[in-house]
Amino acid sequence: MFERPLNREATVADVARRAGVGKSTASRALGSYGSVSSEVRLRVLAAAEELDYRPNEVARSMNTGRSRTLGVIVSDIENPYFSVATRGITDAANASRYNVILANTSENLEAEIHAVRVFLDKRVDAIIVAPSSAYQIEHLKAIRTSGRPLVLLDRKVPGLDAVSVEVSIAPAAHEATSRLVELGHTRIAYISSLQTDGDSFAGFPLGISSVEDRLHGILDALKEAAIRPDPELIRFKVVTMERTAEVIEELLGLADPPTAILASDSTIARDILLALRERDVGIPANVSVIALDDFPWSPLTGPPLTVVSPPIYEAGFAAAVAAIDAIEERTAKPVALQARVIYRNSHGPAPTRSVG
Amino acid sequence: MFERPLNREATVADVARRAGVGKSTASRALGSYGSVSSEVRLRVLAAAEELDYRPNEVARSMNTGRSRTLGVIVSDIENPYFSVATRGITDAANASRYNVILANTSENLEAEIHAVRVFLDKRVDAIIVAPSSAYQIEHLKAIRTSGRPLVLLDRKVPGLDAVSVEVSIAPAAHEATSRLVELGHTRIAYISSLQTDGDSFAGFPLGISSVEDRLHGILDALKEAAIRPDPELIRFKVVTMERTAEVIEELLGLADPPTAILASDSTIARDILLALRERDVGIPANVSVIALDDFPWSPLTGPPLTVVSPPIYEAGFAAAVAAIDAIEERTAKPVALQARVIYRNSHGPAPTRSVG
DNA sequence: TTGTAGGCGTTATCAC
DNA sequence: GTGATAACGCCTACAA
Repeated sequence: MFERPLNREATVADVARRAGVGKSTASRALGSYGSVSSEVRLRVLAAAEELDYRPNEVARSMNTGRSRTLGVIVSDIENPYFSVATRGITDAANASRYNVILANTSENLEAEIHAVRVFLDKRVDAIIVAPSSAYQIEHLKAIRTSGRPLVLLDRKVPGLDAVSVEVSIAPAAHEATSRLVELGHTRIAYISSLQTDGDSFAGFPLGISSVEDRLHGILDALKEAAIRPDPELIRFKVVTMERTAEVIEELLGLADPPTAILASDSTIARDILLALRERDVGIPANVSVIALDDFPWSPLTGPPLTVVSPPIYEAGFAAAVAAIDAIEERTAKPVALQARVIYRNSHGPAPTRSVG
Repeated sequence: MFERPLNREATVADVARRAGVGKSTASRALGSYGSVSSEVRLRVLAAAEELDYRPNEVARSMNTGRSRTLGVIVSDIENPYFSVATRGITDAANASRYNVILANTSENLEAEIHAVRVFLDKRVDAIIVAPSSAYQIEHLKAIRTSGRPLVLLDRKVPGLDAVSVEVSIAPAAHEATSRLVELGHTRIAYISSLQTDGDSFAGFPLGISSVEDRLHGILDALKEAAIRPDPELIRFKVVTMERTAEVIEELLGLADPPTAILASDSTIARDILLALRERDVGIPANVSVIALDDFPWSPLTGPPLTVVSPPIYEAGFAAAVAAIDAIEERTAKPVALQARVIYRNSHGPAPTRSVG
């Protein structure tokens, strides 16, 4: 059924022969560089048309060393955060006639290292990655030593020669937290899927900028309200639905349980909502929920979710623009992206406590 | 900042020189084919290690004619349907050491044609596409004449030499419709984003299998219940949020408005829910809603959405497996995929009519 | 088992 | 303005 027919594709040599010119002349006419007499150009173009000539991009890449391809490494394209960012990346890439090659890592460092190696072997022109670790970065350094631009999506890694496209979440996270405090909440939990590694500060991890950013926003708001943050309420490495359910169970079982929960991303938010619903915990009657991430269905959850909405599409777009600018040796101007709070109905006044 | 260093990557020739052997011997040792004495193999491998040699996949592609790359063309990676399918594709591709290159078309035929051309120029080994039209298929035929396998995701196109990975929706659509009928619904609307073109049957388009499939399930169920389908309640080409709102407005304004609405996919479902909520139409009190598609947030909408859930990840996975089997000239066994109904709370008894 | 000599299709160099 | 000719890095006869 799928036997490969032997009719070879036409090459420059074929076109040249048919047009009665030399190979290099044909190549010049087709590639529109160097100088060709307009008469010859027309003849070559006509021959190409007749033979249905299409340049072999692989051969072209081999010779130029460029592939017009961007390698994109995300943890999971199913996650709306990354699918939206990827759409931004492909749209920007497309506009500059670049292509996008995709790899999922499932937040697995080994997979990320592998993806980098494969992309480098395939001679992508640049790599855009949302790195899973801020500490194991030899493979990322290898990208730079190979001479290719590296763009970090959403996370900044210190000591790495790379462009970072960051969305500032802190101000919006601060605003959302302050709003909760205004509504009487003093026990505010934060649940994150982040795989922490490396140093920590007052029990909280440090190093991956987007986390610091979210946390700083939250902690600053608490500090301003003279609320001492309780390490018990800050949970990292919550990666599965089961783990989320456990954490919710633990939090609700606390002597002084949280009255509000902040979710680091949309997947965590979903699992939290699921766990709360299973336990018939009223939202926002018993506990307020705010997601520090947005997704297409957030207006339609029950109840409609209050979110901190980061401009992810724009971040992806900017990342690809930065990558392409670097490839083509233009100096890019960094864009400043800010998340904003969208108030809906999943947050409300803190419930009055049964025990004073 | 991004100056390209001049330290060339090591090539087979470099490795050969360092190991003190010929180019082809080194090549054999590295590629583990042909015969090499184990002593020489070790020497070559050591040299490669020392030089940090990595094969140039572009050069390899150039003379094998294969790129170990799958081209994937979807309308929008932001759509959970396609992001989940793409995850399935990349997972299957990865397992066989293939890569995935991605293009979005926004349901635009021109963009699809362009993507096919670019992928062919880049010498992908196969193309997986959810085609936007069942009639304009010259570009798809070009894939086959180029000698590359073509796999159609979710849609079957008659007269095209391609493998189709289909999910049978009809039985589940039939079941869901019958359930609505049991609950007293006789006015059941179907809203689809599909860009119809070509022939139609009794006012309904034909040719794109997945649509036929959904429609047949619905129409058969109505027929069994002796309910005459009303063309007024079947709407195609509903592609924007604004258009969805208009259609909802029109439907609700009908003399005999629908008491249940079937949404063809999750995006339409979202827009329908949004439009109904804006008009304060109670779900399912005033109108039942069922989506003929699933997505991660369906259990958490307000109210939790009753859906026809197709195994999309599996469909994507199967599509990539089929593509790779065809590339490697294995005969693939087609997989039968079935959607199933997940009953939740967005459907209920038909409201009693004010006017008999 | 090993090495030499092409060839893949393009772009780049340099005489003419 | 044009056309041989040589790269790019790999694989693969074929010969030794």
